[in-house]
Amino acid sequence: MGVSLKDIAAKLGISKTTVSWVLSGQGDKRNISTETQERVRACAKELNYSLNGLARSLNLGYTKTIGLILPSISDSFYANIANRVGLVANASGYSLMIASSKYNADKEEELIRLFVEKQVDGIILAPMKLTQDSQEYIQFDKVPLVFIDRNYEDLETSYVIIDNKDTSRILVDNMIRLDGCRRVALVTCDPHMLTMDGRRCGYETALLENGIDIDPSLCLSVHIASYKDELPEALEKFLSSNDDVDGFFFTTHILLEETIKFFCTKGIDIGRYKMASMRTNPFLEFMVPYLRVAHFPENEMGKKAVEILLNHIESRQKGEPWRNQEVTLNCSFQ
Amino acid sequence: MGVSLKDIAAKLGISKTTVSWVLSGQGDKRNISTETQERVRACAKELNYSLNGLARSLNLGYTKTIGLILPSISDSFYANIANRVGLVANASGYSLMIASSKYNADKEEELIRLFVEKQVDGIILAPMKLTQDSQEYIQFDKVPLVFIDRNYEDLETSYVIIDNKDTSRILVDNMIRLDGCRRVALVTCDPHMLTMDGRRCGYETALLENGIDIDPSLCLSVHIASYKDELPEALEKFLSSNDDVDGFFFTTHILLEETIKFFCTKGIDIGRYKMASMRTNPFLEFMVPYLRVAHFPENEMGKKAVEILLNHIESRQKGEPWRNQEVTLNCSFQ
DNA sequence: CTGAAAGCGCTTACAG
DNA sequence: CTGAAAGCGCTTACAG
Repeated sequence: MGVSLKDIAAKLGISKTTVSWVLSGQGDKRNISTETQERVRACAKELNYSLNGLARSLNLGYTKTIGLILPSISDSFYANIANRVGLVANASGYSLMIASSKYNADKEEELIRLFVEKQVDGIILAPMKLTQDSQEYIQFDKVPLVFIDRNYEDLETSYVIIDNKDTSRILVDNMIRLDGCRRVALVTCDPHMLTMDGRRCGYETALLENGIDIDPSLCLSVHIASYKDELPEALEKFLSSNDDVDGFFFTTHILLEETIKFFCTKGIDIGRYKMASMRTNPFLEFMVPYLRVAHFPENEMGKKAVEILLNHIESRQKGEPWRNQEVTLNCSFQ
Repeated sequence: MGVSLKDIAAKLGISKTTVSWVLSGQGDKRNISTETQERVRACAKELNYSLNGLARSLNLGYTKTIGLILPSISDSFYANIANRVGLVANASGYSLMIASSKYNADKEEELIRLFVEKQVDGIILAPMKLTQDSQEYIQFDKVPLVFIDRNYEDLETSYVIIDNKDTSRILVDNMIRLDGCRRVALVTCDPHMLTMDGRRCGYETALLENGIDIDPSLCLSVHIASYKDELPEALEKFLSSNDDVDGFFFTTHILLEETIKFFCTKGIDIGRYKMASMRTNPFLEFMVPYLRVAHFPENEMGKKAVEILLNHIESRQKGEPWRNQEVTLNCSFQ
């Protein structure tokens, strides 16, 4: 239905070959007369010609497109990652296909398959699978892959992560040593997820290092899919049976936000507790009196993931060997 | 390099045609023997076959992919839109290509061209162009298009927007009539943008309807690209010369956020002013004493835009005529 | 200086 | 019941 090279060639009485060379900028290299080149370009413009990238990619074997699979796009952390990944990819001439796995491992697998079908040149993925079974996970050989935000020890892939355990250890350690906390509640979700497990682990390490026993009754865990409903109830119950709590450690910003909301709604003074959180809303810091935050390097994570992926893609296209890159970035404590 | 239909056909000693029919689920329809079908499927699995969507799309003339172009992906409003667009598209079997125009009209045009090259079946776009020159804008005939968040009167396209003027008029009217404001500051950015212009207009209408003169000195405008630097300075200057201000109307959530930050940093009591804002961070409502908010129906906007686009795409494929859909959704005042 | 031809990997109308 | 063949729109090695 559209205008193709053939139409231009026919109209000008020359071959498709010549037209293709001119339009792909190889006119001079192929010694095509300036006059012919001009005629081709004029005709392309006149017919409003637009290259069919499908045909081009089918021939060339690459699409200059990468895929990004995240649990969600609206969450501020992932939105920042997506934004940066898109910008960096674009700047290198790559387009971005994006999809949300909805925190669902099956959906994720389906999306990987779909992206492979669509012939993306590579995939960046915040993996949701719980198992580390590399055989089942993915056809590694089909497409270059970079994990972001999470990684599995047993899997041979490139990844860009932060050190969840050490970052949360530092936060909780500060609460204890600098803020004088002794009874710090752990507010977390989906503890089976690798990231959350690391953060719980850092919390416990900080306690133990400071000679404080781990008290399971200070742990409050909800489901990420329904935390808005669960958390207020859980907090209510928690507070009524733990009146000696002096601090809250949140393993993720959404739990901090929801808790602040709850406190405000209930008229509970938020200055009464020391708090620390993995990430935050940019200006909660200004409103919550005692809040320690670990800021995630989202921009750097996105950038690094794209860089690694493009390197992998390009060395693969050249037939060069590839070594996976394993990157752990630091959080800042402002 | 990959495994193709040909490889399966060769290995099984049958034709590509048969293989294609089986794998595309037309085996029974084509009366292919159950045994052959089984052999084909087994072989495909064994060779780890994956369909080449490029070839398929080239043949069929569609890609089952739509494009989304937004000024930014990290902004919470656009992130919510992107999230919903992706989910709804996915649920209908479409993939999503996304890109950020960086609030830049030239970049936007380049992206449209790129998406057309990549043969997306349709595009959803929050347009940045200032002119309404439809000829220059886009090749409307090349691809179905839906505008989101903004629209140009003169352009014949489908769009999904909110009523910026009336929504802001209601907010400011409430500030005056219910909160008793008489000196409401307008805090806005990039006033040449259609959305911002509508919101300014609503603000002025509310004032005039309540018999209040428009005072240009109460208007505070910054640039979206650099508001984080500009706004604090502008506010400082503004407050020092307008001590009778009793309310602030923010044309967008980012300005509200930045202002609250500024107030907190400066130790200014935020309870001193009445405020109203087009959108907000979800829990600022709990922390700011006098805040009226117009909540945007982001989910509905994203969903509606996809629905219209897919309808357009599908009626186009069937060769049916198409009428543009013009949708204006309502904000909620909670 | 320019072109005919093969090939990328599919789908499907047509033929037997 | 199955297959040979054309075609989607490009690119490029090969030929002249």
